[in-house]
Amino acid sequence: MEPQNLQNPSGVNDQEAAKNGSFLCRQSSTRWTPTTDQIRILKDLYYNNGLRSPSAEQIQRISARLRQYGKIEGKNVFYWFQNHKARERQKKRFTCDNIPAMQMQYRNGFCKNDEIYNKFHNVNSGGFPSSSVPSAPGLINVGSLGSFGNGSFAVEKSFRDCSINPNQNTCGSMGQNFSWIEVDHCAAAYPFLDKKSCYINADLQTL
Amino acid sequence: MEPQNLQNPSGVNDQEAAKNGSFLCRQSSTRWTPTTDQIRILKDLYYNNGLRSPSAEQIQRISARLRQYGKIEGKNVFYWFQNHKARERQKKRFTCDNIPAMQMQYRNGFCKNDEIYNKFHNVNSGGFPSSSVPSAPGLINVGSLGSFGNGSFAVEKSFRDCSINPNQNTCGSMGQNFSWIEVDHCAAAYPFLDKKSCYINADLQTL
DNA sequence: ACGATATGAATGAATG
DNA sequence: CATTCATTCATATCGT
Repeated sequence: MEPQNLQNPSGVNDQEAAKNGSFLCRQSSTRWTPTTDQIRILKDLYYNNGLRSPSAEQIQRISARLRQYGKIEGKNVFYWFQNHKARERQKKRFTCDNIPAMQMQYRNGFCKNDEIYNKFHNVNSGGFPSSSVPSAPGLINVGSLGSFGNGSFAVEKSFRDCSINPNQNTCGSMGQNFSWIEVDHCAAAYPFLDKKSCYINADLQTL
Repeated sequence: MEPQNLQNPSGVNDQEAAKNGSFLCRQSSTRWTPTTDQIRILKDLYYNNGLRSPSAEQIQRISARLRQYGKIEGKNVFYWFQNHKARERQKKRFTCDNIPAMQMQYRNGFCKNDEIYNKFHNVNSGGFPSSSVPSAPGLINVGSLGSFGNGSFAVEKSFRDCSINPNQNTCGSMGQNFSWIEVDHCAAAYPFLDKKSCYINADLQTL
């Protein structure tokens, strides 16, 4: 559950209470505090409609629509989608890819931290914070993902992260890095930190 | 092989006691409670190796490594570094806030009540983030507080410029207008969102 | 048992 | 798009 919910179980007008209640003259949290309804809708757009990077126009519409549930601006919607997507990917990066040795196991399938997977299983196996995925009903929404309007949506990215890009992850990123040559300052005590050593101790579990 | 075995070697508090007492095998308390060994290593990485913001890859390795001392996930490592750094910075802020001389060093972060955060306020109605103006050249990286390997606290970032560049709308994906052929709303689940997607059936009850 | 504090977790808002 | 920072929420831990 999101903090917001716990914060205000009644789930109505979260921010108003928070702000007005205490200090009036405090500029305090300029920060947008989404209401539960807003969150619900945003997640629905994200998960059930595959919306990832809404266009400016879409953002306008969304924020306009969400405004009936509480104060909100376009930038809030914009950031929400950006953050949500970024964190979903980050979650994967911490678990699935990046380590060549690990990537192998996911070559032919999607990793179980995939959004789609999570959506229906609501699991978070050793990964990053699973933003509480809205309990999705049993139905698969894949159909709708593909048929979404302008087709510019980034639904296709769902599985991308689990695929491997060897040259990118292995040493591409460190091409001009000195790690290969010099001894990294962290490497001595913590060889597992060093990229190079990953080829040696490839197995994370048995390190 | 069994990573978990050493969970609580020294019988130190940790989470066992808490759990066992009430429910048997309660799936631990949701919240990661680092073992002393894990803490020790994390701190060593932090203080003795100057690691502050481990990359995704490093996080994977670290967590894999620490797993032999107890249950741990990538996100735990991630958050640990985030929090540790943030709180160190925060503490420093409080400590030095009064000392004028010191303030020179940490220019950003003090007096954050300023309006530098309100750069969006005079943007157009929709309120999209206009990409900020790049930084004023900043400043010095005053003597690092520590002699840590990687150069320490890169002293915050450069000034966040408060100036705004209204006509600029280069926020990443928003840079270009996706002026799709304007069809028009056909009231789908989110008519306000899309102009033409009619074939989406959303399971959102409330809209 | 309670209140304070330390710290894990989450997320809005940026930045480059 | 990856990363970082600030702030806030939630809970574990500890002293009284």
